[in-house]
Amino acid sequence: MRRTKEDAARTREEVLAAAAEIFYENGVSGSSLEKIAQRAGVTRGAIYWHFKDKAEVLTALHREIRLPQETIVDYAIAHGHDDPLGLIENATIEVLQILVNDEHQQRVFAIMILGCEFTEHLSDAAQRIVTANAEMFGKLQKLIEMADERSRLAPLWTADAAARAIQCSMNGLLAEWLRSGKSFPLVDVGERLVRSLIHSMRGETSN
Amino acid sequence: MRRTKEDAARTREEVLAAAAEIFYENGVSGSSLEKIAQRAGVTRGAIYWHFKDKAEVLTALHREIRLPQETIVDYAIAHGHDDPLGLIENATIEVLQILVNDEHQQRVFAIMILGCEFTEHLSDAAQRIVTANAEMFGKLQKLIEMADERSRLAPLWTADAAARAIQCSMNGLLAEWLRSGKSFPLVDVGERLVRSLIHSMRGETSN
DNA sequence: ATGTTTACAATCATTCATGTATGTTTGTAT
DNA sequence: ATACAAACATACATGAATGATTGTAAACAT
Repeated sequence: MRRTKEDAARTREEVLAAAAEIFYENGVSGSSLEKIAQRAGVTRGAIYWHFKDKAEVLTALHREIRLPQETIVDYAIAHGHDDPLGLIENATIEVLQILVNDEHQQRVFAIMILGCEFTEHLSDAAQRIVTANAEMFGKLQKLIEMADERSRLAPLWTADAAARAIQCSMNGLLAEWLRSGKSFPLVDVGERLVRSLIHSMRGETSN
Repeated sequence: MRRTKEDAARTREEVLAAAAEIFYENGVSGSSLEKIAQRAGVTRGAIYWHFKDKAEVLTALHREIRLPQETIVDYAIAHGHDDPLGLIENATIEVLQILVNDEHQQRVFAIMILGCEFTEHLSDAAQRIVTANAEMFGKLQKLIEMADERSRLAPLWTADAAARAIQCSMNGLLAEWLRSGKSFPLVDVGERLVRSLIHSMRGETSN
């Protein structure tokens, strides 16, 4: 039996890791705490000691990762604001490259996108995704507005539509990639997609 | 009490309508047949008479609508194959316009994308989406390959990447639109997005 | 050395959805 | 008029997941 602080923290992590697996395999609602406990090698008692209920396990799991969206915006802010559109382009590609190498993020993200129900009265975790999405959109929009002031956006685009388009494309790209079992090269397709979009927004000639 | 054939078909429809509402509000797994029955003004007995179980209600609901993807491909095939890229562009826009005016399709689609868990051992309905997605991709790819043979694709693109990009963008657009509670003009953003992508694939100058 | 708290395990009661079985009413064919 | 089947409603039995309670061994403070 484990008693020390470190041991406790360890079982907590083991529970979370087990939860990620079980959620990924069966979906959130299809996973019982009993199954998670078994996978983690503990009883439900342990889980209930560390977490209030299943929802709290999910949010804890969710809190561990950074949403790609947040990462993109952070990257953009960290690297200054000259050429905002180029910044978005590079940030997006870089984030995709990082994500391809992080299996745990992929799994948690898959749980959120594919294995978790976005209902009307949203769960805590689902709510956070929605909020992060909205914030991401706002910041994207501002970046693009800055670009618009420097060098005019192509007439096809408004800052609003452009931000929306980038957000939708990237989220869709990720969702499809995960749903299809990573059946296509994420970075490759993503890179072409972003380059194409940003290029179009710049109003330059193609390619 | 209802006895005639038409009456029976009617309660069947009422059950499906109620199911759409309940599923939309609570997610599929969060909805009991009891709730659906109450909303429909019947008992669970009626539901079990018409359907085997909850999964069959879901697939029945699903069978009622055409996936936007299927519609796009159908449109493209129906309108011939000269200028395949332009075909894709027009078909996509038209499908979006239709979907904006069909609340029922929207709700069922929202259930599938947001309120239904895509797990490893997929449900019947989820499986159909995956299959339709794969077929859609194959047909899209062929269309684009045809375009590639006529007039070269822009060097940035391959037929594979292009098909993937369009599919991901459109699915992402729809998902975001539904998830955000239709908070932005779907057709407007979608039109810009598709035009931009197709334009880029044609290798023409922007706009 | 001892009391107390931590970190769980084990047990229990309750809820809730499901599936099934059976009852009941009404059309419909003969 | 009667028999049968369709179209449900009602009642029940079951199992699974949950949350709560209680038990307990080890760590830690005193």
